[in-house]
Amino acid sequence: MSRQDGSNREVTTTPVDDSTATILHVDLDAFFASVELLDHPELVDKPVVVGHRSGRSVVTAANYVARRYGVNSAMPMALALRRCPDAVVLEPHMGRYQDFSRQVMAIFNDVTPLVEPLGIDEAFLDVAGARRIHGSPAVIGALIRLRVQAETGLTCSVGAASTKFVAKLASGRAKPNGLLLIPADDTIAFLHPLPVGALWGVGATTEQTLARLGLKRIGDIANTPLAVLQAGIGEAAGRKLHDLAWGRDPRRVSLDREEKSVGHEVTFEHDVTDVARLRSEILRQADAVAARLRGAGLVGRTVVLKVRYADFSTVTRSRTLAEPTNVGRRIYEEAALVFDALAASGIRVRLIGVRMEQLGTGDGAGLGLWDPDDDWREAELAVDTVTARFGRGAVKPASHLKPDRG
DNA sequence: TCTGGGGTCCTAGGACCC
DNA sequence: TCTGGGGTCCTAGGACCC
Repeated sequence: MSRQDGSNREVTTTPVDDSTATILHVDLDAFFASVELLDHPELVDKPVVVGHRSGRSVVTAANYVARRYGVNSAMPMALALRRCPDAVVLEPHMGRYQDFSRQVMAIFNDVTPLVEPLGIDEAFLDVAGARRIHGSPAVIGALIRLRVQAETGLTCSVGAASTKFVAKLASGRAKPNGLLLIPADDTIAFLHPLPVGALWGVGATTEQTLARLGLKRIGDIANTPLAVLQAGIGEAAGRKLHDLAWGRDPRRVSLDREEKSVGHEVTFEHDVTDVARLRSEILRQADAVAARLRGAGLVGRTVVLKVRYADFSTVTRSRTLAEPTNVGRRIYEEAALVFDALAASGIRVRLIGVRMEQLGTGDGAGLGLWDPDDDWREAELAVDTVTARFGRGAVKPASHLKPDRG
């Protein structure tokens, strides 16, 4: 193993055979917080968290100073501020993060066309074919780290291994601002001492289940009969963890995966009991989901309504249509139908969401799947919303929105 | 402490068909 | 009369990830 720490000093001096570690996982360090610090350099030594200060928000990102206080992403903001009262809370700027993300992904694509983004701030790279041009995986990893830092001011961590999940594990161990390479021959020695929670797919619940089975480290999982594992945590999960514990992960780096669902949801600042208000939120979300489907050239066949009650219990209700759709009204009708059934006896709602599943490509026009007037209607709706907010003069005629599909 | 919003994948039961 | 097994679709819930 070879580790390169933040000061770019090689920790091991013996040459490492990195020819087998052709999958890189690159992960930006404390991404949102780091971008904010570029804009607020005076805060670099202070604890900084990104998120909304308001009631029910959670921490979206925390810099490493804040993490020393036990603050982490996904933690309720209220708790974070209790642990670290002096933390500076910065509102997120998603557009700015997208810009940086595009820049960084462009650097990856310069190195190899085989880039699989995993969300906004990380990606897998298959560099097997890039070695002739750019050098060994370790060299490529170092090159990427230098370029990202030079061109964006952000630091990232790189894991290199022969499989995706070991590469991801390695980048996590390299953080922050490091590089860790695991040659194929060292995979088992690297994996087995790690806690089971390090495995991809093992969260708090599975970790507890495994602990009850006496399994604390990845090596314990490897040495447990597959059938025992499957009886404990399920057939698929057992199979998967057993494979991972032996370093088996056949997944290739794939360019683009097709979307399986599109949805929106919102948590209200205060629980809502007003059914009319909830219905209008469902309408807004149905329209937004429909617009995204049309933008992607997709239709969906299953409408899912999600409701989280004041006590945090959550239910979903779904309906599968005879014909797929990307029409906001249609989605709303189905969602409202199941909502009315839930709301019949009065409810206190914390969160409401609308999602479309069973997506397909929408060559729907001639089949009655897509009403060409629908874009119009929703464009007008959007204009109404804007005019309501800003007054008539604020809006240009909507003719440029006229759909040209069909 | 009190839990966001975007998703993916798995399980399990029931309906229905062969 | 009671009883099969496999496959697919639908629905609901939950774990998990970033």
